[in-house]
Amino acid sequence: MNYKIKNMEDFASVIGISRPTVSKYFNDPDSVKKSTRFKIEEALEKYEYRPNIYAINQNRRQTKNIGLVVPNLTDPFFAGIARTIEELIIVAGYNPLLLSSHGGPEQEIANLDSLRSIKPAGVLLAPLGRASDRKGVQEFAREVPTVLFDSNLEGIGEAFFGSDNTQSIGLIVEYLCRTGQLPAFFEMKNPINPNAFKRRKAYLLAMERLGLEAKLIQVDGDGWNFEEVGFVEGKRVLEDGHLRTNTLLCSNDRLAIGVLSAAFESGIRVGHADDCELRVAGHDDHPFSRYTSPSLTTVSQDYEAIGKRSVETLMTIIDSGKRVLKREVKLFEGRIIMRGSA
Amino acid sequence: MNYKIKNMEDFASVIGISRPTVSKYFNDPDSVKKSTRFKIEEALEKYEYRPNIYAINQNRRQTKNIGLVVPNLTDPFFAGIARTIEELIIVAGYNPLLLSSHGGPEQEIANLDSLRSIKPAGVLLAPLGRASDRKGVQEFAREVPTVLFDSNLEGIGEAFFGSDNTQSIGLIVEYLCRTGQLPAFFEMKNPINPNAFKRRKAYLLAMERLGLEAKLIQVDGDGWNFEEVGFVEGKRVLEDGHLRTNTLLCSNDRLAIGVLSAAFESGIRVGHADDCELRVAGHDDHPFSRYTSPSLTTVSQDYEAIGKRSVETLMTIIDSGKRVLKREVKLFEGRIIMRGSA
DNA sequence: TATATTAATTTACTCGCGTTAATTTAACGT
DNA sequence: ACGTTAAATTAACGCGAGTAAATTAATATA
Repeated sequence: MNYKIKNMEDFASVIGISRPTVSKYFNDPDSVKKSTRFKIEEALEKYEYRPNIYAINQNRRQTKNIGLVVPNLTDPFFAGIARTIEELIIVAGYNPLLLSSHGGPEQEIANLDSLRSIKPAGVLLAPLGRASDRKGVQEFAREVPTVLFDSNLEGIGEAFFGSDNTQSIGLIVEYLCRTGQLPAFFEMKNPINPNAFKRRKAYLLAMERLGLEAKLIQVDGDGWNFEEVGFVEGKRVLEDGHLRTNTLLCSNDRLAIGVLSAAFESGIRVGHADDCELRVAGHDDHPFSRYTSPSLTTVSQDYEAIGKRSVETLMTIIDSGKRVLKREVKLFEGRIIMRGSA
Repeated sequence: MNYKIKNMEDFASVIGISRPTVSKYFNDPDSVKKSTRFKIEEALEKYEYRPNIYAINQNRRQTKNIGLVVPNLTDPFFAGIARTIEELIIVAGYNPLLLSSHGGPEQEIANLDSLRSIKPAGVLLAPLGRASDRKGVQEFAREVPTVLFDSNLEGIGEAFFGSDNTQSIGLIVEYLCRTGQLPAFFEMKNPINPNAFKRRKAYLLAMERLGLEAKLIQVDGDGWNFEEVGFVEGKRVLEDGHLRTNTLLCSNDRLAIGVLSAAFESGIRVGHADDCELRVAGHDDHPFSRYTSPSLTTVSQDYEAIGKRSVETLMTIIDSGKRVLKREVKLFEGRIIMRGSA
């Protein structure tokens, strides 16, 4: 074992077989005779050799790379999803490449560009949504098999899997209406995060369906610092006295976390108990929503299912080598998470 | 522009210059005459061509890749640092490759392994710390220039930049002692996160220096779900009545967030006001610590400086082509962030 | 057992670019 | 106009594999 193995040639020769056979082995261990497979694996333990990744992909029709792009890794919600999907990609025998768009469309396109040069077999993209550079994404999706998740860009990509905001918001609206005063919808006037508009519409629809009066509280603020917006604007809203209800449904948990913080500082007791003056609910079941004070009532998205289905679909497309005939769209239902805040 | 450009050869020929010149351009735009540089860049806009990334790296001495490994991307604290450092790497003209060890030493080694095959020019590693597979990391660091940050592995890598836990914990201990009852140190018995032991020692040292009696509250629990541990064990500690002080200094903000949540549920008022029964402080200035109820008093690490210094050092090593003579270690001071909880 | 099939392996060529040495061409200063 | 230097070109090789086509070995069929 004093012999230093530099490449597949060397490796093959110490075993006593030809390089292409070794190459075949690495692309599919079952494609070689059992006896040679055994010999290779034996040598593999003895000599520790790994094919050069650049050389591998140089002349290959398809790489084993899968791009995974999320809007913002700094958001624990997306960090969690990314982690789940990463795992699924690995299990499927592919190599995930995780990129974050940091909340901006330029970065999103830059990510796709850098994925392009990596020639991925496919891409799982959670787009920014409304903020996305639609044309840019579309162009990319035409070049490489792309499955969207979390947020839909109508007509782009091979499929979309996400949450049924109408159902999930409907669920919590119904719950709030049934158990107390009518919920006002707390959101940013110009939200840049995915699904925000969908949720607004879902809220309006739900209230209409129940024959109740909707009320939107649309606050200023931009960027992704939702907690800050929830805090600053929440405080303003809570203190100016114009609020005609004691129930706030926030567009997402991060806003709700800010609102809870504002309520606390203003000395307003939050919860569904009799001695409370305010109810606050969110959406997403953010990792921290369990630990707010009080803990946040929210609705969780079925990210196990969304991730699983997205990966499966992409794999099918990759394996078949064909694009999909009909773009599939499936929305998964949310589940209400009853906690202390509402 | 009907002509489809496949490779550098094609691209060079449509401009009317030779391929090696184009190659030179891509490796350093200033290494070619101004006029030809202009011609190339003109064509670049017109024809959109990008060198094949695999071919580029195939036969190059050094890639432009920099590995960036953090313990756990799901932890917003590390997500934030990663984002900062990523940016610095890009500005330096390199290509960051972000990987998360998901809290486990096997994954950490797997990450280094996968970086190896990418042949990075250098690596910035925030190791798991005590949990790390020391030998594995050391072996890697001998092969590729590696700078450690956040958590030190004695003697491994070209340099280490992190926070001065002794100073930062000392700061908050002194503050707490000066403004109220003596702080007990709330931590996990067997913490797996980096720096936990350093902080325990720092606490003991600080109390000793002040001539005061230290008290460690070491709770059960494992894994990275610190909020949960803080919540469950915090509740137990708060309710069993053995606590002889009203002040808890938590080993990190995530534990503190859990404790705050427990205190709220137990109806214990937290803060430094007269009507409060408990003070809680943390460490790290976690992104959410501003929005807890009450907002969390903590100490922030200087991650701008740590990131900047780490990247600079790595770049110097890469540019010089030599390893460092003497392993540099520099600890940056923390800053106390006074908020509502203590 | 000879022959037809099929599976496994090898031969030979390809991929796109880095790199180097030897020339050729262009730019610059006197 | 000439020598000098800088820049670009030509030509060739190398990198570490993938892959199609050809050959050889194994297996099945008659």
